[in-house]
Parts: sequence; structure tokens; C-alpha cells
Amino acid sequence: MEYNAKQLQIIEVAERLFSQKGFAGTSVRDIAQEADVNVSMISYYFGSKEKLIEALFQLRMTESRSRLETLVMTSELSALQKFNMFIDSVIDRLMGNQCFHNIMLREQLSSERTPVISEFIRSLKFRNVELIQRMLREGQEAGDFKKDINVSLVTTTLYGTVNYAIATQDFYKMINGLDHMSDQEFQAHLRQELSQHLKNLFKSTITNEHHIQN
Amino acid sequence: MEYNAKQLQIIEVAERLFSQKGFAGTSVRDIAQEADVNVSMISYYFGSKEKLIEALFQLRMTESRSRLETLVMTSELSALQKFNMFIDSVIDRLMGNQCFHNIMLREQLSSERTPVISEFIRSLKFRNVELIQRMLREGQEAGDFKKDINVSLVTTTLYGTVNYAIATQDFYKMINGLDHMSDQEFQAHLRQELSQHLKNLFKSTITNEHHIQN
DNA sequence: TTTTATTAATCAAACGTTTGTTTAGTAAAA
DNA sequence: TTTTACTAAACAAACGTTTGATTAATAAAA
Repeated sequence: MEYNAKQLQIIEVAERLFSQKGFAGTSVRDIAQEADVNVSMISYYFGSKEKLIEALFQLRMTESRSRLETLVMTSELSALQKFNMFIDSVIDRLMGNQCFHNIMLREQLSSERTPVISEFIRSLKFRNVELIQRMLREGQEAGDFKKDINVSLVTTTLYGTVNYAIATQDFYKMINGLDHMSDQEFQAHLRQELSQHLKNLFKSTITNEHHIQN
Repeated sequence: MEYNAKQLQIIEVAERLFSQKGFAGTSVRDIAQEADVNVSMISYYFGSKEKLIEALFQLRMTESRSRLETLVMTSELSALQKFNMFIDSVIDRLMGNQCFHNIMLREQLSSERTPVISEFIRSLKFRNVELIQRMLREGQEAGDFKKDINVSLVTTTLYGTVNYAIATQDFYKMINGLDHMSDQEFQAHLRQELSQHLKNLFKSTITNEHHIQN
């Protein structure tokens, strides 16, 4: 699906407002006003409010068909290096699309989900778990990784940590006395800290550390 | 504040529905119907829908004034044992009050928050970070824990992992082929797996492991 | 004891607003 | 001319809240 400038404007405003106030908490008039279009344009272009959020998911999820998958799987890096690359890519993807991932997380918290969106999310999550699965297996076969890794929980910690860090970033900023930083500075700082924290966390957990040799 | 049976019934139904459909996505008529009371009783008892969710927070957060804090801080367990106890208590608290913590997580995802609820959450989070801070320091002073631990990120991983595991438990169940389990069985299973996963994760990250001595 | 006030709990109905969507029409582009 | 882009206005439905009446229970006064 191709969207013109006005359609994209509506989608982007909707994304921001859904992220800030939730889907049910955002009215089509809110969106229309902020996007500077007539209310009826939303029905005109997308059919309904529901279809609008589906269009948003469609758009954002086709965008994220990352080259990372092949890059990570084919390169000659060590399993740990690949895994670390993946950690950074998750941080970048989530922090670079905070609004959308906020909406996605909210959607996962709901029990009354739209089937279309549910399926979007499920397939995306499945892709991610499979990718991690393969990466961990490769490390295991190379003898670098432990044998008894719970792939689901490793995934859960990775995404759970990044999601929660983004959700509570104001608190993080406050409690670490980082108020002097500009927003851009802080985002970069958080990214870096998260990266180091997660790599460190997983390294000692999933690798067979050969202390004697080192 | 003391609540009679009918008031508690309203609060409990509201908690479940807010958790399932979000605050804005739940109408007072939904609540009234499921709680089997007249719509006007909600305004009558609580003043407004907004005040109802505030009452819910008030109730649930005064309930959770846990004895754990003193218990964990005064006992003669090792720092790591205390930390492991704390991990289990977090898992128990979050899994034992999934609806409420779902609402709380949603609230943290919103930028248009109620000041009252925002303050509730902030103070609770502050209490938790402080507790963890003290626990980690104790371990550091005893020489058991590393010196360069990022308390905020350790907290983020702990709560982030448990929250995300609960939010995506259906996916976890599916992907691990655990559909044969009863709900109760699965809850117990997830609790156990999470406990082991997190303890393992943190042990190797925050402790000075003395491999040679072991 | 009987009667009269006072109270809290409850209800159906109605209130005014906001909701998402549709309609009927206009202007511009093809 | 036909199609596309766009609008103001209108629509019914749903929203949170208020109203006014009724009930039941308790306390005060007769």
C-alpha cells in the first residue's frame, strides 16, 4: 500500500497520540485536529479508526523487514558477537520507534485484541524468537554457549528490559540525576548503558566462560 | 478508607476490566453490568470513574506495605540470599496481582497521566529502587558483589522481565508447547522458571565469582 | 408504643457531551 | 465529463454524570 503525504501525516499523528493516550483514549477528532485535516478524512482514507491503526501496523512492520536477519546469520562473526549485534539492533529498533513499540506493548497487555493486529505481533515475535534460537544454537554447536539456555526467557529479558527502560525513562533520568542532559544526549546515554548492561548480563549467563584459559 | 462489600465488588470488577481493556476502553456501564449494580452507584460511591481508579490504586498500594522490607533488611542471610528472596517476592507480587500490575504498567506507558496515580507509582518505584540499592551495597561491603553495578538497570531488568513475561504468557505457553497444562499448573511453572532464570542471570552478573575456590 | 424525621442505598430515566461514521455537496484534477 | 480530494453538517450511538423518586432501616419525638 502506498500512502500520499496527507495519509502519512494522519498515520504519524495517530501513532504519536495512540502512544501517548492509548487507542481508546484518542478520538478521531484529536487526530484530525493535530494532523490539520478534516475529521471525515480518516474514514475517507482508511475506512475507520480501527482500520487506521491496522494501516499503522502494516506500515511499520513491513518497514522493519531488517537486513539484519541475513547479515547476522551469514557473517563470519562469532556467536557471541552476533548475539551482541542483535542486542544493539533490538535497542536501536525499539528506541528509534518508541511510539510504535509503545503501542505494540499496550496491545500485548490487552485481552480484547484485534485479530489482525494480534497476528501481526505474533508473527513478529515468532520471527524474533526463531532468530535468537538459531543464534544460540550456533553458539552451542561451536561450544561457546551453554547447553541449558531457555530461549524464551532470554528473549523475554531482552525485550522486557528494553521496553521497560523506555517506558520508565523519566524515572531513570530523575533517579540518576541526569536532568541536565538534553533529550538527545539522554537517549544516546540510555542506549549506551542498556547495551553495556545487556551484553554483560547475557555474556556471563549464556557463555561457557573459560576462566582458567583467560 | 473502608469499603463495604458492594464497593469492593465494584473495585474488583473495575480492576479486571481496566486490565483487560484499559481505562478509556472500559465504560462505567461495563463495570456496573459485570458488578451487577446500577450505573449511578459508581458516581454515588466514588464520585467519578477517575476517582474509582484512584481508589483502586489507594487500596492495592496500601495492601502491599510488605513485611518483606524489614524481613529482608534485618535477617542474617547473605546478600545474595536476600537478593534471591527479593526476586521471588517480586515474581510473587506481580504474578499474584496480574490485573493490578497490568494497569500500573499501562499507566506508565501513558504520557497523559493522572497526577495522583503518577505519584503513587513514583513513590512505589522509589521504595523498590532504594531497597535494591541497600541490598546491593550490603553485598558490596561484604565483598560478595561487584562494585560497578548499575542499580537502575538491574531493577529495570528484574521488573521488565517479570512484567513482560506476564504480558506475553500466552505466547510463552504456545511456543513452549505447554498447552496441556491447566492454568494453575502453568502459572506455577512460569513462576518457577522465572525464578531460576533471574537468579541465574543476576548471580553471574553482580557477584564476584570465585571460580578457583569453588 | 406509635408516630415522625432522618439517613443511606438503590433505581430508572434523563442530561448534555463526545464518540465514530455518513451524507450531501463543492472544488479541483484528469 | 468523470473522478478524485475535500468539507461542513448531520447522524445515531455511547459516554460519564445527575436527577428525582422509592425503599428500608434507624433514631427521635410524641
